[in-house]
Amino acid sequence: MKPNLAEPILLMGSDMVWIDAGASGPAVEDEPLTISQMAEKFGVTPRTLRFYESKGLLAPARQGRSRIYRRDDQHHLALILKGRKLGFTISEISQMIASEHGRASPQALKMTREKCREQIELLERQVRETTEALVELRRLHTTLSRP
Amino acid sequence: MKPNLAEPILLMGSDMVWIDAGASGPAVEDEPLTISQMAEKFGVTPRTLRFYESKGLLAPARQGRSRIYRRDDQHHLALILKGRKLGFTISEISQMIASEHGRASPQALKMTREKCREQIELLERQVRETTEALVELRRLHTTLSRP
DNA sequence: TTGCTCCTCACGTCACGTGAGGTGGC
DNA sequence: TTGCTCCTCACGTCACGTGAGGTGGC
Repeated sequence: MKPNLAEPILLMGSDMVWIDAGASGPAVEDEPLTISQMAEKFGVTPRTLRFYESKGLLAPARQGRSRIYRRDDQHHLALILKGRKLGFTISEISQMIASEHGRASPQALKMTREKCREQIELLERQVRETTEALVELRRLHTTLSRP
Repeated sequence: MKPNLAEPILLMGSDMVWIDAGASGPAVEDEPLTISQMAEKFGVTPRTLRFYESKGLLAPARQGRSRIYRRDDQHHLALILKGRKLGFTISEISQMIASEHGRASPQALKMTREKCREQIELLERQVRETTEALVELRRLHTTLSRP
């Protein structure tokens, strides 16, 4: 069920990048899940699921007042968590999902290649700065290591 | 005016690490500075200086109602910003400065070697995760690069 | 009736950003 | 009087954490 990359590239002029959830997350099941089951399965808290819903990123059905998460919701959450791992904000993920409105249920995060490049530069800067900090901390730790 | 490392090591059993501000920041001057001068000099906003003061990290004198930042305040801010660059939180920096209470004005951030090691592990994890994200983003960007 | 899971407010956290409205000295 | 810089609230942002108080079904 991976997105068909060939066709959209032709349609969109190859200026878009699709990110699917890959096999990084847990296997999606047909069994509908309660909020606590869903949370445990994906390694988040129930609060996180309610928060994503309040931001319009999830829209699980209800059984009475309780939320129930089906296949599509699970795919959807996998996509959101993928976006978070790649360092995008909630509102960026929201836009990347929204630009997939051509489909019934989004199967990928869609972004411009320009946006992708910007994100790469952002993360590269983070790695540089954190690595510099590490160099200094390691130096402090080891040079003062022997009494 | 670097801290004397030899004596404290003997006193404290060598289980402490000192971090001085080094030469990373701007040169400290004798001229007292206004808040906007101080902010510009260190590349932060006036709001940041007021925030640090509200957290007890800075305590500039007043000229009327206006804050004035002297030598010690400048050294102090350099230390705080050093701590931030190394990825410590405000409250951690606050503790590291507080444990320097033996001195009139703190000239270094003091921490246990254990704490230093924990910080190294934290930053190492960050670098690992961000690097993984970068690998994926670069792959997406380049494989979809040719129309 | 007791537990369990679910729910909805709603305030707290972190490190500031961002006006709103007011004061002092050239 | 106008500008400029300073000030103090105090709410906003980001991605949730953390109770508080209440409901439904075994």
